[in-house]
Amino acid sequence: MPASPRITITQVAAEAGVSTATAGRVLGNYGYTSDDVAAKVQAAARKLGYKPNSLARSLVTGKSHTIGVVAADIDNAFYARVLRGIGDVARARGFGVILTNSDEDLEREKDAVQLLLEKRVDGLIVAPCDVRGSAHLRSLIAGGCPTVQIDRASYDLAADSVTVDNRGSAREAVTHLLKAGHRRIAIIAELEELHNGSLEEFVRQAAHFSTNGETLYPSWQRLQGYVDAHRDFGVPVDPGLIGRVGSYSSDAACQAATVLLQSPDRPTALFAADGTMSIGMMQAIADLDLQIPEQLSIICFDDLDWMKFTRPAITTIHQPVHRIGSMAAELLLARIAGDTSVPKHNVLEARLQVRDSVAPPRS
Amino acid sequence: MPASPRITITQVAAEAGVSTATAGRVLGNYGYTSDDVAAKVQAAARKLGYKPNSLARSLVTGKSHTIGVVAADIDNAFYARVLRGIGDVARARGFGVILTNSDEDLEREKDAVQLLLEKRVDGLIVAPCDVRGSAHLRSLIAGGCPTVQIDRASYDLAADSVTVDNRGSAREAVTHLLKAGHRRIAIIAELEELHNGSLEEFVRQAAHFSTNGETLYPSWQRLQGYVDAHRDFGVPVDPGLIGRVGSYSSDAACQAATVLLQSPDRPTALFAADGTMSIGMMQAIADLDLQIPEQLSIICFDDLDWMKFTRPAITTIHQPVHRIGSMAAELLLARIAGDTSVPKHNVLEARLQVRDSVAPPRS
DNA sequence: CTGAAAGCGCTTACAG
DNA sequence: CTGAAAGCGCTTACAG
Repeated sequence: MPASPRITITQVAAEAGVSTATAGRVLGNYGYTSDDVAAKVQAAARKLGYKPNSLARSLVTGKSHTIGVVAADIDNAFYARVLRGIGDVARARGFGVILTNSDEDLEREKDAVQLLLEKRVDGLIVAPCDVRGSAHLRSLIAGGCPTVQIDRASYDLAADSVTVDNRGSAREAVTHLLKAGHRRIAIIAELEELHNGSLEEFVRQAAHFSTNGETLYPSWQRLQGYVDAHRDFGVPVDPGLIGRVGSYSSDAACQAATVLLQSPDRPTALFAADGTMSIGMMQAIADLDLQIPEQLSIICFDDLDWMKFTRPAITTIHQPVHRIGSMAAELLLARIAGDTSVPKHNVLEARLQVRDSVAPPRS
Repeated sequence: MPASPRITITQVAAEAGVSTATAGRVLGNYGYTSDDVAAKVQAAARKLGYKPNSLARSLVTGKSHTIGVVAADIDNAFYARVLRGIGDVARARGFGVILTNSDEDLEREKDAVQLLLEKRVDGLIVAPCDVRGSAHLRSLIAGGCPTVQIDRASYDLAADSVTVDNRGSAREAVTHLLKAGHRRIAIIAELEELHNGSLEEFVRQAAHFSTNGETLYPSWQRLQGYVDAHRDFGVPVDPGLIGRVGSYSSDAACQAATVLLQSPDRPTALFAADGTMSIGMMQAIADLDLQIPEQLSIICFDDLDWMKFTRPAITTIHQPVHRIGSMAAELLLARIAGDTSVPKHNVLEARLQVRDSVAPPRS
């Protein structure tokens, strides 16, 4: 059985005995129509089972009522929640959401943007792979496509952004460990693609960088916060305590954590810079059968479901993830609606959620 | 600065000095063109920065190269992974994915389907709220829209489905507990909306139901497996051990688990019927400070990241979640491409992942 | 292989 | 308030 023939506005108009223009006005809810004509058209539409074709409408109006999202990886609690926030706002406003994944790959990101542009989305929410302002995003924005960056942002792109205060919250978390008396605190973080010289150099200069300037990748910002806290306490940073995983992989994080935890001068605390790093860290801790917090204190950036009932409950940094998505969508819809004010860079606060995984180091 | 004026095929044709039909043929990659004309057109397109408008193309071809997804809740590891599977296949085949959430609400599901239809998706992947074949899905399918059901399925809908062997894997898991010597095994499950009479009656008759017949909601199927295993071992089912949460909420699951675990004749094992129930269960166990597996053995349906490194590591049922999504997308694309064979109901195997959270009951 | 014409299903000025 | 006509940006027969 073939698809039932689609009913068009023309057929409804014929059935109702009016012109297509008039039928369009009542069905599309624009222009003026008298009540009785409207009723006739609606009756005809119902009778025939008319469904509007938004492709045709979009073609003429130039508005698709659709927003495009380029997530890094939807199979990740962070993006899943962001997308929830985006979806909630979009639904409330009658917008559709087209989803793509970049997998942190610039070519895929380009392809994704290209796909979304061809589908004529009204605007884009993107977690850019490259935070130094890739040319394709620049030309996208120059071309007038409303764009909101999430999670990370290139500040020299003329586009809004919604991010989290990575540096400040990491600083707070590490401060919490320092206050508890820890002096050998390891950090395990992605730290991929450094373009400002060596890691050692970065550490030496991190405290002097402006938050929104030299480095805009979350894991580097979190390392900045780690350095800031040490500086506040006059504790020198031991580069040997920086577990630079190099990729966004829990297995790689597990390896890096294992190396750190087996070193002769073992750290007494470990700070995992995001959810994926946390998973790797937890695996390493389980493999080595370390007791928390007796042998090791831990704090995780990114509050995952299980962290609150693991025993001991894990101290975390709680990001307003749903809000990232909903705010990005709201900003984008405002731009689509014609807001042309200067780009806004929204930095949301994250909250330290103190729980039992931190104790003073064993003397 | 307004959006840069969009370049159309007409302008490219003019620039190249050919007709729009010819320009369309090379740009749209259909029909025949000579190499030198193709080169001229491509040069003109590149020079002007031509981007195809897929809305116009879809309007005339009747194909949008887009699939619609109605997930229950993207902010849920299960759907996030399913969507990953869908997205991977879609990207490989050049399809876009429009995402909506139903939140298990029939009205939202209808709205979502409506939105997707207006955007003229070529097909739909849906986790139906109501498994008894809602009228709106029935008419959708009768209208010829290719549709694949996931996670649960109405078998009297003429649409493919991809689900998991819930009953069989639950039976295997509970058998594992029975073999370990447990005789008081509680189950905590959603079990919403029963239409076959009372819970007691269901339990009495569950073993006689065909797997794919009377009940098609995952949590009920998992309860069936629980009953099956008891029957296999000649162990009567105590309805007092069935924690019927009534909604898909971890807080509610926590409450139900707490009640079960505080009862005078406490179960020695607890089977959580999905990820959300597992989270509630774990919270209850933490609150009551029970030792696993000394005081309680547990098995979770749904393998979440953390279950493997929690100590003790938790025995789980591992569902091929990504595969659910990719298979659903492949099936759908085949239908879109014209496969008109009878609907297929694919039931994927889930695998018991034995880990340390099960031990014999304390005597 | 190429072009002139028609048309996909709507909306938008423009008359009336 | 309503209708005839044109047009959104493409693709599709149909001639040549």
